[in-house]
Amino acid sequence: MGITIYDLAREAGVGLGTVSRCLNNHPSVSAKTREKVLAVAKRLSYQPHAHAQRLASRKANTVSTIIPFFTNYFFIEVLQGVQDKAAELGFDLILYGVNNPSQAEYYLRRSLHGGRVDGVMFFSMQFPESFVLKFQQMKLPVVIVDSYHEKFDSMLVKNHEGAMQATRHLIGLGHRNIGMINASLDTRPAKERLSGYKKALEEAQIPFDMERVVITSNGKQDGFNREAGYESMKEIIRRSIGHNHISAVFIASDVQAIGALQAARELGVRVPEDIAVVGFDDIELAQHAQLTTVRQPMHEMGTIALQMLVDRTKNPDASPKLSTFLPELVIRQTCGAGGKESSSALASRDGGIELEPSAT
Amino acid sequence: MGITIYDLAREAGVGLGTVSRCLNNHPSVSAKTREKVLAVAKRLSYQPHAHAQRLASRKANTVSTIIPFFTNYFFIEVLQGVQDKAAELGFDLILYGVNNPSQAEYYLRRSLHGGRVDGVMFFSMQFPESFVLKFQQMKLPVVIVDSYHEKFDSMLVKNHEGAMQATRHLIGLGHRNIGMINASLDTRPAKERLSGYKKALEEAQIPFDMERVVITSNGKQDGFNREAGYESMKEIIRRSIGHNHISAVFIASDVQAIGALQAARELGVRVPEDIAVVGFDDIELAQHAQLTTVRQPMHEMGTIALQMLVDRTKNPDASPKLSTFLPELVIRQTCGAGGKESSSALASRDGGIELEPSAT
DNA sequence: TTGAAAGCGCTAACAG
DNA sequence: CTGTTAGCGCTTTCAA
Repeated sequence: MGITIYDLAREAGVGLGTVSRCLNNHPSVSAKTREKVLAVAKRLSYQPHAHAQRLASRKANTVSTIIPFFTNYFFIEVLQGVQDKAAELGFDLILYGVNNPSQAEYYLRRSLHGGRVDGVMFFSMQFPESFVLKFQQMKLPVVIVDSYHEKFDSMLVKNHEGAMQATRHLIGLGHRNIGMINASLDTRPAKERLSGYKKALEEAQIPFDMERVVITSNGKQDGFNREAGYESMKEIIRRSIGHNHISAVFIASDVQAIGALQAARELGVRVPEDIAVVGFDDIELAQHAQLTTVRQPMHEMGTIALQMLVDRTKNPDASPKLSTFLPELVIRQTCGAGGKESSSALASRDGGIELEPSAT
Repeated sequence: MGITIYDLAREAGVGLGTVSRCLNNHPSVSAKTREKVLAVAKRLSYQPHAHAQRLASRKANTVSTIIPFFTNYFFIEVLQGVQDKAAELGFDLILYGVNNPSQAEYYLRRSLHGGRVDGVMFFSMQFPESFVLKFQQMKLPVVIVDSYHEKFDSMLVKNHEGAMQATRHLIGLGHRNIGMINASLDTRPAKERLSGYKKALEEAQIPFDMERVVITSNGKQDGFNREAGYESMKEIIRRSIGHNHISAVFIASDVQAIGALQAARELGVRVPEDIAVVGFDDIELAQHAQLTTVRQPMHEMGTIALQMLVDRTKNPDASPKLSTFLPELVIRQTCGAGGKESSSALASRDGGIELEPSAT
């Protein structure tokens, strides 16, 4: 079909190996030869055959991303970061969207296929135990984003701290009856955000009341979605009407908060006057909804995750790294503290904290 | 590194070719041999080396998608469809997100690389003329989604018709002063949606007034985004306050409509009482915002696009096909016609209309 | 510095 | 039905 290095070699009057060396700018070729070969390559508009390269070099230059697909805008923004970095480094990105756990395993297996990819990025799901040995044996790098496994590089956001900040902020604004809308406690973020919420209440000596936290996990979903937020807010408002008045809610994710805002609007409950709201994530929409929230540096998480993966390929035997991010409160209007628009919205990466949870 | 078919052959006591045949369930192997080989393969948990396969078979089993990255939820939903179909067919999806036109060309070039992919899916952008010959020469299939090029398979939504439906609906509701919020007229959808809007007015003998259409294209963006919708709505309301009262707007996309709704809310303008709103796309959010809109069958478009691409690989010399979709009005609340929730939301694919715009 | 040759792991054509 | 033999296009020793 296309032009091969044989053609180039013949045309340039040099050997096969020389052509290869020129193309990969290997040091040991004379400038003259290199130029000549490169000129020919350009003239014939040569394109290397990726699979042949990959077969011969045993490098795929490809990373697969296994993601609970598009459920949540959070992933899209992280993915954007991954994609940008991948482009910069010349990597290809294979997108595996999963709708249920068995699919995740299928894609894991697929990624394991010899030489298909240089590594796997696994998002927000519990990494299946049945695969850890396999990946270790194959020495195939794995980076787990927004979840954790001691045997692999992981990247986490300090949900507990973020939730504390959010709740403290509400407390600082004078609220004492603070509810929480959460997602399924089977997920790590939900668990941690709940604990941060509790902790902040405790600090302020406000008794924790399970009656004030509502979790709607509709069907097989984990609850991090708009509908769940919508329903939960209705429930919060219902409960609030009784004896148990609630003047503020901390909501475990922005998508849920968007739903919650909708519910409030429909019920004629004003935000922040009747009820103050703080979300979590800072997805693009949050800005527009003037949602006070806790910002996760999603784009940056994506770029760093890819970098971690690449680093790992170069250093397969180092012990697993844990990279953590400290989220940051972004104050907008729904909390009632009402900066027109905060610009100190940049979250910072945790400085030197690179734990090594276990030796490989 | 891993297990190869050599190992399987040795272990099973058969020849190389036989192993290959078993693995690819080629007809001519005895059931007995096949079983034996497959058993060994399973026992050694053999995984084929994708790149070797691809090199030898000259098939990549991979499709690249070149997308104006995540700017618009529309793409995500289409991509979801592509991804689902790809999974079904065992294809890998390479995701190339582009932020500017030169990047698109880079990825096009990259996709052209021998054997890397079986085809490319090019989204919503003008396919660069400088590449059409190259792709034709390489006989590398291209499917253009939400845009059009006579030399390649394309997939289009009938924007004109959709816009007519939207506008007619508003007219049917008694509105005569109907504005439009549009995006940059450099884009095909914007142009077509404008023409549909005009046409519907014309039908109803309402004079078209350019004063009633506002386009905000912020910077290099094409205007299909929330901010633009937000600004445009403010402008509409401003203009409406004068002599030129506007009681309804047709908005060229749902993301813009979301922004517009926001603007109305902030200015205390009630929707639909003070101003009725109809969008276009039916992204997931639309449902939640109770936005009356024109539904594009995004998921289905994705699956069909991938199918077209695969079909094309099997039939490279057929003339380019054009596949069109007829969008459908989904009536919710923002138009003031107020079904609680319409369930006739399914858009239908255009029946037999498969034009052949040019012979190859 | 360069050329030649040996694979990378697999498919597919060709004999048997 | 099955084994053998050539490649696929490239990288990478190993000599020269």
